[in-house]
Amino acid sequence: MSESNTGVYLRQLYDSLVTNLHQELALQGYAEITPSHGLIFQYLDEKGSRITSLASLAGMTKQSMSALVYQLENLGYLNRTPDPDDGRAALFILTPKGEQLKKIAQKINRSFEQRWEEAVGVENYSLLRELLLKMIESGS
Amino acid sequence: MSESNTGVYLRQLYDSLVTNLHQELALQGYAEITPSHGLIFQYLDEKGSRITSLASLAGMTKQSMSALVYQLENLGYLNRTPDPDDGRAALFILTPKGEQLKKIAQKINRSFEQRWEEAVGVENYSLLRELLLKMIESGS
DNA sequence: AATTTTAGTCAGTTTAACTGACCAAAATTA
DNA sequence: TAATTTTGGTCAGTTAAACTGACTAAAATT
Repeated sequence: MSESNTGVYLRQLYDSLVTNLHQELALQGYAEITPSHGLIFQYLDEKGSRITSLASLAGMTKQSMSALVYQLENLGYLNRTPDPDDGRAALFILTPKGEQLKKIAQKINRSFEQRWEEAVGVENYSLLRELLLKMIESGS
Repeated sequence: MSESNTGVYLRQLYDSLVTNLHQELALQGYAEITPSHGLIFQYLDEKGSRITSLASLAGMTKQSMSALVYQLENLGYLNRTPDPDDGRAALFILTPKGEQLKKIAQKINRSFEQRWEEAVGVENYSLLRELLLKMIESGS
């Protein structure tokens, strides 16, 4: 029921960004990375994150986040270490391979966004981002 | 890997719209309607649509679209009639119940969007929609 | 008339979410 | 300090929504 025009626009643009990213990643040998892994790269703290905190940031259950994290760990993008301050918890950080992937993904997205920026002009694009942010803030 | 800032904005806004819509729909007795049904309401032609054409508009397989259409038919939102011009095909149109749902959904989304409009101002909101459209068009 | 394409279904699979039940460590309370 | 509750995480099973492959029958093409 995406019946709002603006909603359709938002979805269409977001889809094209994600599709582009994963097409490019696949070309560069990262076919194993799926859209749902993205949230982890987005929210992972430099100093290490717990599954629970990632789950809550990403708005999903800890079980689901646990599965995602496990996949990235097994693929060599994440490193798990026990939390020194809490015997129940584990901390995850990016491996060098993970850092590299993050950089590549950012590069791909930046160059994709550049097309958008060119389509509307630099000024307008920066304004657009401000407006989107205001809209997000209006709902909290 | 939603590593573009703008991408994060787009997703966040779209998610909030969809979440709001289905929360409101559920309150009004339409809990059986899921986000994936939305594409059908969006693309369904006044004069009737075929599964194949809906599938291609929505960018999914005919098998998947067939399942969605079957659900809405069973729930009484869609009517299936044989295509008079093609013995293989069926045409789907909204039932009165389907029309009503569509109207309700539009209303819910319009009032949700109004908050966005208020957050940035009418002028800006209209500009924003223009910019988004230009960005979409830049990718085709 | 024979062949190929198209509309749609059936059957089975995959992915990414979910819930519920559980364990062990930590924090809180009596 | 002992007992209880909360918290971090896993295991097991389920669900939703997509997918592929194989198929039928009607239509279009050769």
